[in-house]
Amino acid sequence: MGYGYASLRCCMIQVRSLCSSTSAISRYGRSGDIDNARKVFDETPLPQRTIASWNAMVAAYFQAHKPRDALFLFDQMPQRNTVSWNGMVSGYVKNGMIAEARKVFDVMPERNVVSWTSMVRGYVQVGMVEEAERLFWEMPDKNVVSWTVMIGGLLKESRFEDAKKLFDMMPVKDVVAITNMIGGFCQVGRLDEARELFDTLPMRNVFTWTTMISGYAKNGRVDVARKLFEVMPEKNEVSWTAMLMGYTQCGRMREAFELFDAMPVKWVVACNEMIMKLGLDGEVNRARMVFEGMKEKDEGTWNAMIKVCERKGFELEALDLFARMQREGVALNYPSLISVLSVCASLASLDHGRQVHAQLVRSEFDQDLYVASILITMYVKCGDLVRAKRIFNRFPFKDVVMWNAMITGYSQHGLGEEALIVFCDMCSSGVQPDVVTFIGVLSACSYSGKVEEGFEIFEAMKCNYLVEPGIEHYACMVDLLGRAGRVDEAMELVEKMPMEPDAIVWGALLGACRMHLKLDLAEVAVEKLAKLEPQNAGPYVLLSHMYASRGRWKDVEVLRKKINARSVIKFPGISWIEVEKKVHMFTGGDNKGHPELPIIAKMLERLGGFLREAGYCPDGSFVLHDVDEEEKTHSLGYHSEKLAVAYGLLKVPEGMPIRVMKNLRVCGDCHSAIKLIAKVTGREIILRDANRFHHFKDGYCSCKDFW
DNA sequence: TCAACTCAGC
Repeated sequence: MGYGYASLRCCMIQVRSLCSSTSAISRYGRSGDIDNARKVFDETPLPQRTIASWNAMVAAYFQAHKPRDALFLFDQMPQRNTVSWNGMVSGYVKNGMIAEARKVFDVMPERNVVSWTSMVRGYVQVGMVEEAERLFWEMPDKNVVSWTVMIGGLLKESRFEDAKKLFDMMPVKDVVAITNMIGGFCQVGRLDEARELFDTLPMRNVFTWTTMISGYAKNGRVDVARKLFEVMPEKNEVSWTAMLMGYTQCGRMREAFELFDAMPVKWVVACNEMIMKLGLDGEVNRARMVFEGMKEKDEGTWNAMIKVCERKGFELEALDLFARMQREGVALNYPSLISVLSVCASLASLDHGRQVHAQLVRSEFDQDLYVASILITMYVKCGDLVRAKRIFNRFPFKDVVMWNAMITGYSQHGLGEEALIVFCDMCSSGVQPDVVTFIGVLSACSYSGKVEEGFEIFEAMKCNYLVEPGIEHYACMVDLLGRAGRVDEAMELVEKMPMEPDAIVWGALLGACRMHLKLDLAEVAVEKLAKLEPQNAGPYVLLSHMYASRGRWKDVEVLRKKINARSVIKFPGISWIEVEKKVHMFTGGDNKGHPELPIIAKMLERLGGFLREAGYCPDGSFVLHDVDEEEKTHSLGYHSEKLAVAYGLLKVPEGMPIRVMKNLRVCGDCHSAIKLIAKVTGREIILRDANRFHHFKDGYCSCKDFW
């Protein structure tokens, strides 16, 4: 009677294998292992291949972001049920394909509450919350999940009051719905109401605790968050990370690091946050240790480390990391590209920059307006205006950022005329100039000596363009007048400007004083600068040069004592040049570090001979009693920019411009020398200093000796 | 065992 033991056992095995086959497909699918999911599916004997197996396999394709394969399989299914149709809707939603999801939703034979909720969720996800609402009110049956999804959508759009209304209307509220609302209260800083909900919950899960903790942390109440964190019954990676971010975001790095140390597993999000915050906090080595210690890195990990290196002056490391990231198979991504382009720009590494540009083209990132603007700036900073303009021209519709990139670029290269033409084009294209535009335009006028045009534009800023001049614009105007030799008028402008002049304004005035040897005003400016930037030796150095050139050695001596007494920071001068994708750095002095120094020295000697023949006489004021930006300097012949130029003459092929970068402003003597070097060698030399570009050719410089 | 919801970062 009934089933014998053997047949019962057989049936159980069958059930188990049936279950395990579908669940195995689902498990593999959830972890993104599409190959194994398919393998199990294919190996499942036909009689055991139920609708559920097919559904699981379709879901696996969607999870792996292969919607076309999912559809192909769906079309092949021998039978479909509501779960199958719902799987298509939610699968498309997961892949951001809202239109396709809606098409399936509209044609499916039968809809249940899951179908409707999936669709509402889809609209919420793509930000079409009003469409979501329409559907939500249309749906015949709502359950607690539907309500929760809709409330989540409203909260996502910061429609707190509407969300609250809906929450109050909800017939049944479970722990998920309430946790959702707790998050909403936290979002708008209503912590007491959030806490009230939290306290009244009879059952809480880890999500609820974490929501509350994160709410306190984000609203500046880290210590309360920590108290909850200590007593919560169970913690997961999100709880740990939320607590950690509470500390990092209010700058309590010591506690953050202690918590990080105590974490049972160093989860990737927490590591990424530590790398970024430690690094930007100046602890690049510790950040690097966290980075190297990670077993699994994601995109964010690489981006964090690359950005830290970029921001903290480890440019070469940033380039190495970027290359390593790609070797390890991580796809190119937006943030890392932005960082690495900034690195290329600040290093003026044209070779690397062009390589990244090529990658951008292959990955079509170069179509992005913002990326293209950064590319333009990169080429500008690398001294390649032709390529910058080529990219600029490719975009028929430009935004203000792109216009600004080109205007600023021309301006920094001393091409005032071109900058103004681009500015006119911008205005006639209908794009409204902004604060940045006018900094570029006014400094273009300044660099090219267009005083009247500069004044006109400055006046038009307020009246015609409705951009209120800021302190940067006043600094440009002081510079404009100063360069043109109208130093007294520049001083008047400083005195009557509507805001307190800052170091940049006084610096502009000081530059003008140096250029036109206005010692009295220079002394005033230096005094102001000493108050505003007591650590900066630059103004003193400049003033001492001025005294020296007038032969006022006593004043030079007094200044030297002042500097020594104040322990001001003197930045060492560094110049560099890129040869065959390698950046060669030179400091002033004898550069024992560079392996090719002997041939560089020989080249300098030869140049010295040529220059003397051409009538060059070293300008003593730049070296005698030099207080000096380049302390290690033995003689003018060994200033860092000359070393780099000499190296360029040796290594850069004939016919190619020699591009040299310097971290400080170019020394006056070097400037005269390089003009002659360009003449006697027939080479084009492009020097980027801290402020601008100098294009040397045939004995002239594009800055017309004003810089 | 297949379909919808709440917590951390970029």
